[in-house]
Amino acid sequence: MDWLDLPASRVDEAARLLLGWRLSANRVTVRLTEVEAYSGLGADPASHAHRGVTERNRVMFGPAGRLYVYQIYGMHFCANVVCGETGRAAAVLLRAGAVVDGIEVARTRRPAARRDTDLAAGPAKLMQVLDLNRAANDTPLFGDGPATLTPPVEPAGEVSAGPRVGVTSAHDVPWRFWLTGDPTVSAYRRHTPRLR
DNA sequence: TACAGGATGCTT
DNA sequence: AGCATCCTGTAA
Repeated sequence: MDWLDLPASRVDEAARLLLGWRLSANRVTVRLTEVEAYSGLGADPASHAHRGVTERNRVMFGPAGRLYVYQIYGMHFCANVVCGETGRAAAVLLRAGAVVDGIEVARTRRPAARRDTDLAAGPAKLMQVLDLNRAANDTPLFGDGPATLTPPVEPAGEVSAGPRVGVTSAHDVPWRFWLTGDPTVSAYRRHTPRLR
């Protein structure tokens, strides 16, 4: 089953399936290596959508296959792939990727990156590398939007799971997924953490 | 390698 | 006030 067809109640499975997909924008392509699932509704207080529709999060309630972009700490942007049926909030935060095309352009956009594996090793870094910002909010990933999502070229490999980053609540829910051992994933996430 | 602190603006 | 972050400096 394709992640596009999964209901919001299975956004964690959609997140898993998104690993290995390729996101292209502005002449750079990234292979997704780390993602996090977020759902709306009372079960997930860590989600932007858990208190219902607001001006910021309304895209999360829309149709699957579009981008939900938000600004964080006043200067960074992060992107989610909207999942689930229309009317139910679900999205997958794109936390990290490996630059597989346009690496020269990517380096000029992220001069602070010491190694190529650092270029998109973080949700806001990934956006910088792809040169995407709030203008990409609510745009389609399969069509005429600024960013395009394409299926994996090779099998995704082994997947690890653990608690989400930076969320103080729901720390017991292992809704972060990453490609096991991938160098673009931070060291402390490389091995399956114990779920305390 | 690890941690502390600053930059900066929108959301609640 | 707090935030689904990143970068730089300092210390070990």
